[in-house]
Amino acid sequence: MDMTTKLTAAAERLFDRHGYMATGMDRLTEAAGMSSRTLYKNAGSKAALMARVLTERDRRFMARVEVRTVDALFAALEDWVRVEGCRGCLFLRSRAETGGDTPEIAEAVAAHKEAFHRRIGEVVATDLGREDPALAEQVLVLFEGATHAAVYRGAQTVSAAKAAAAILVARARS
Amino acid sequence: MDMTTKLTAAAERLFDRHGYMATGMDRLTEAAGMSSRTLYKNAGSKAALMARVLTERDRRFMARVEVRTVDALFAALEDWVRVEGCRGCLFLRSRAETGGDTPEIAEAVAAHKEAFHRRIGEVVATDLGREDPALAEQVLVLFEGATHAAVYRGAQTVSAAKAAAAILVARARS
DNA sequence: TGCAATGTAAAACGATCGTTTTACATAAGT
DNA sequence: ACTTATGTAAAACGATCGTTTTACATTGCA
Repeated sequence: MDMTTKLTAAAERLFDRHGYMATGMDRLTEAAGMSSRTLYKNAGSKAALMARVLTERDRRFMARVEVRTVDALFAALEDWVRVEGCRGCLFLRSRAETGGDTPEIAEAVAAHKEAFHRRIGEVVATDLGREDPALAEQVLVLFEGATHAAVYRGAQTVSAAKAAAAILVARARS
Repeated sequence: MDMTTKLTAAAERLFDRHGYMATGMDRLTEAAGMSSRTLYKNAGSKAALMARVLTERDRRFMARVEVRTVDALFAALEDWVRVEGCRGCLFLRSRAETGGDTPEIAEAVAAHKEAFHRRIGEVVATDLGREDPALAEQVLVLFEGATHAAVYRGAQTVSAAKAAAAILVARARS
């Protein structure tokens, strides 16, 4: 495991658990097991590190939602929260924490959310056999809602969203 | 307008727009138009101020969702985002920013989310004529999802959630 | 008139922030 | 054997953090 991977993984963990602003660089160097000199040589800055964390997380997330049905989409979310926990969307949280004023972060978030939105549209279209932007928007809302409600309601929100989506898709099909 | 009200209002605005951690006390004193001495005499600490902001916001929010139907619930959310904007849920954001490690904040968030969950259950029960916890969970997910998806998709997510909820309620009724 | 109360302005507190630098060790490549 | 790369440990940078304090002004009530 090279230094880049180790650093990115440690940073994602700390930023996700304690927040971006609340995580100091000293804690980061300790968790990554490297000196601050090496850290900065590798990451450039704290904001750039966060941007890289988000890009890597986007890669991992988007790989998990490469599915053909809406049902599989929420099954993927069930897996995701089982593996990653329920702390809300790190992308939206990063943007909110920085007020959208850190360009590198804001861009990574925008890119992810655009890709996510496009993917939902594709999944709905594949599942339904035709495009349905209105249904796609509802599925997106359910997905986002399950993610955030899970913070205080637990993983049951994902099955609730899955069931709701199934009803909406069935209705759109007939 | 007394000092307490002015301070709480200014704090809510800054915390909401720029984040809790990113907002310094100097910016707060300037926005509230008072010296730091008066501010601390009034608020005690930054965390206590945030807790007060959340309590006040809970009061304002809960007053807006004193409704009898699921449809009116999402109409209330439409009003809310028109007035307050789309920056996600300040309660979840505060908790995430502090990693849940600030008791005063964590408690205010927990209290709000519990009250919110109970209210959704009441609205669904009133609208449906009977309790339906599963439907209530779905409505909660749609509400939370509309709130957070609106950050990058705009207020249209609220009408999408409203339409989806109407379908789910109609189905539960028959 | 004089005493509290309540406010401001501003300096100071120690701590911590993100970042850079200095000084030194190790290991690989020619 | 000498250079280059890559790392550590630790001090230092100036800035900013949340908070307290000092010194002084204003106001309302006895």
